[in-house]
Amino acid sequence: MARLVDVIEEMIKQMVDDNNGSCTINRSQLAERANCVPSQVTYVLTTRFSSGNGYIVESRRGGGGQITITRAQHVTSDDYLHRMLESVGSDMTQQQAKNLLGSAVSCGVISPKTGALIMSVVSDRALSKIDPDIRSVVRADIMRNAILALMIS
Amino acid sequence: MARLVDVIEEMIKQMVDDNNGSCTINRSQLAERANCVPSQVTYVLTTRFSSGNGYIVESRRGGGGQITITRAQHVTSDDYLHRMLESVGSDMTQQQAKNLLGSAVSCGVISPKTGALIMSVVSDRALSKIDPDIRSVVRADIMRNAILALMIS
DNA sequence: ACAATATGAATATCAAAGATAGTCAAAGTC
DNA sequence: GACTTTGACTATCTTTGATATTCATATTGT
Repeated sequence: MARLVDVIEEMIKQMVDDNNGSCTINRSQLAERANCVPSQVTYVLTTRFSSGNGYIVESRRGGGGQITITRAQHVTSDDYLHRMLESVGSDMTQQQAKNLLGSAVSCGVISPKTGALIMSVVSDRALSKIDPDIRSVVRADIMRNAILALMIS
Repeated sequence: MARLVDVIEEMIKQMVDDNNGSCTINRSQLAERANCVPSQVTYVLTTRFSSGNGYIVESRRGGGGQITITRAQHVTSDDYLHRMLESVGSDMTQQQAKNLLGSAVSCGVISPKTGALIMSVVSDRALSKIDPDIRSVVRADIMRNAILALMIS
């Protein structure tokens, strides 16, 4: 008796594979196909398709709403980014971010401009309204998403 | 299942493109062509053709009333970024961010890569650990910082 | 003829209804 | 105890329609 999470995970991965690394779904429809409640799909997406797993998930609510799942490609030229991604732990201080980006810039993996851009969005200033207790955790989330975006585009 | 907003947005952009960056429409007629109520056109104009998106919309009521949509000539991209910055309110939804960045990309003010990068760091995914009550506010903070970084570098 | 008013023809506004997806906590399972 | 499943509630985006506002023009009163 396969678990629902596994069934749904497989369905999504199949669609991603069948469609050049990216697929767009309708949450309710997929839930119906899998015979479960819609929030179950959300659960699978957060536990199996997180940025830590190398996926980017985008969604949109409202009429015609949808969810798009994209797999980041790890080709050899992205090796540095890949290691960079893995080096992002569960949390990250502003200084750690600065070091990480500084290295990437000096290696020529990302441009100084891109480095400055990412630094600005993970700065304490940009994140000032976030509870300090979780700020470093959020910073790590943002950083992982940024690296993934660099890998994909 | 195409969304009405997307259909109308496309129709207007087509007309603007076909007519040297500016077009004049009759709201009721366009609504009829798109098979929707007139206020739907107004909705599209406010959500997709705001000044932050690089458009100027002028209208006149009464007999012979009409709406003119003009794509702003961004004298410099610094200028465009400035307007962009001003259009970021105290809070911003994911969809609003997407519209804003999409416009900037199509205007050539930022590259698709940069657009994707910024989108990823302000996505609901990246910000999932932030209390939903303040998420949109933090998103606006990050977006402003990103735009500022673009203006500087 | 002139000013004031009425009429009709547009667009703007706003709130309600509809359509999705997200959140969270409780219950279930292994 | 950690992971999964469920469902009620929330948030966001779209669509619709009733009402308000504005503008051009026709009509009316003097």
